[in-house]
Amino acid sequence: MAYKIKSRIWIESENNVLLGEGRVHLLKAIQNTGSLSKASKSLNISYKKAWQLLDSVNKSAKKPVTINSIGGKGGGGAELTDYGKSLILAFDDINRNCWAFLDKQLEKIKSL
Amino acid sequence: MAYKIKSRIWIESENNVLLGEGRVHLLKAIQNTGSLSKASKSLNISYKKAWQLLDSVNKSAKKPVTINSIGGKGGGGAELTDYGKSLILAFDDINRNCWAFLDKQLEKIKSL
DNA sequence: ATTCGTTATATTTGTCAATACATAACGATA
DNA sequence: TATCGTTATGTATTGACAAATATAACGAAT
Repeated sequence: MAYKIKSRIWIESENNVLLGEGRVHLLKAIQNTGSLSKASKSLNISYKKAWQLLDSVNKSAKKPVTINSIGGKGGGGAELTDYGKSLILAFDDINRNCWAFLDKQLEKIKSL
Repeated sequence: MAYKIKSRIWIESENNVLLGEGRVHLLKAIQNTGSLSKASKSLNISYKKAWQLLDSVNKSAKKPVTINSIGGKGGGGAELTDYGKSLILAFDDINRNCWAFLDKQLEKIKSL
């Protein structure tokens, strides 16, 4: 059976993690559901973990990635900013390209 | 301050990790010291952890990566096989290329 | 046979992180 | 003002992983 090359990439800001695969999943789930609590349920993670992740993202980013509102109609909610959407697009693009790149590198260990 | 892209790559065999950065460090230390126990000391990890890592490497690889000897002159020792050396070279090469690749991708988030 | 430094392994202990649980704060609406 | 489903936190418990400790097995050399 052949060896495989796996990878993980992430974006850091001042030595803090800004975006990784898990955080991107969370942001996409927020985009789909309109709230952090619904997003956490859809990802099968605790609300607290989701909140900590999102808090970390917003604290690491140069500009807000989500707008969170407490109380009011529906109890509140969370939605992505345009900046947040562009971050996700950039991450996904780089990640896909990285996979393609490593796929080519696979040649180098095919004979091993 | 600008965002940074970080990455980690590893080689898998049958869903088991074969080589990552830590394992490569260990193999290089074995190459330099001639024994697993000396290698573990030079990396400041316990002998047990080093042994578990090396055991996992040898069990995941298609061919032996090290030759370990017990007892005898000097008490024994461990040394890399030619196969192990070529694995290290391939990993380092791919890893370096991946860094260079991601450095180019950095353009895409420069404006964010 | 004894010694030696190593590889090899089991067992216990400690540490850290994830999880679960609980609760406060909020503000539009009725 | 009472209600509602959120966001926002604190606290306690659990569980997985790391570390420490201990010891067996080995075989060349003396």
